[in-house]
Amino acid sequence: MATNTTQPDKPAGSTESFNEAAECLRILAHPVRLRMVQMLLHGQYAVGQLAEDAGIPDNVASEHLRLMQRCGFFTSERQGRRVYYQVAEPHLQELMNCVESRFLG
Amino acid sequence: MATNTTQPDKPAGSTESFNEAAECLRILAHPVRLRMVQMLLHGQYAVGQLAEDAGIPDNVASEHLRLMQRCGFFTSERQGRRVYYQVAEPHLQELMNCVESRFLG
DNA sequence: TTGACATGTCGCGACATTCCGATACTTTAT
DNA sequence: ATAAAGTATCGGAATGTCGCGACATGTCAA
Repeated sequence: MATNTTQPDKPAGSTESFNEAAECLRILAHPVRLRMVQMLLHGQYAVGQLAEDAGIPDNVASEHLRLMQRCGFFTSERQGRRVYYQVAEPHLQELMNCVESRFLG
Repeated sequence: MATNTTQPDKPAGSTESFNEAAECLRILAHPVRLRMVQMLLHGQYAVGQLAEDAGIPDNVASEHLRLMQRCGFFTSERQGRRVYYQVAEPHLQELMNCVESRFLG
């Protein structure tokens, strides 16, 4: 062989995997959604509570939450008039730790 | 006090911090850029090599790389005709570990 | 200098995201 | 039944992103 110089071994990973990962990160990549994830990793909150915390209208909060529910981040449970969301994707905690260690704390 | 029910302590974090974090994640949230980060965490590569690896034209690869350079992920160094990029943001390794443990391996 | 290689920049069209107002749906209280 | 609170959905406007072709810049070799 007479070609290679410095690069030893290209890391593995299918195109499909990178598409999925990027899609997931795109969902997370919004300040309001990041805050919602952080909140729900610390306790139970309903749509209106998260909306007030983020300073946005209820319907916008609802849209963000349902987006994250569709991609598997959250599940929801109705209690009376309120709908409480909770974290369903276990890796969100680890990811949020990375983000917090870089940008907060 | 007569208001609170279940939520103990809202997690901290300024609006500014969440904006920064989200901006950073948006940069990362692209399959080609994710692959480039992974590659550059494993070795030295130039624009054309990363373009070929990702199966995209050179100028598109250049655009992705410069975007990530502008936000502090990479630095670049010219060697002859080629420009080699390298990881500059130390937290990228940790973040990539999270992503890989969830979507690859 | 001329030409080829490698990278960077610009403008544009196609597409996605975000937010908003209006409206509908669900549950509770009167 | 009616009204109100809480949540969800829809259409549209503004904005942002992506990839491309065309072109400009920088580097080396002949």
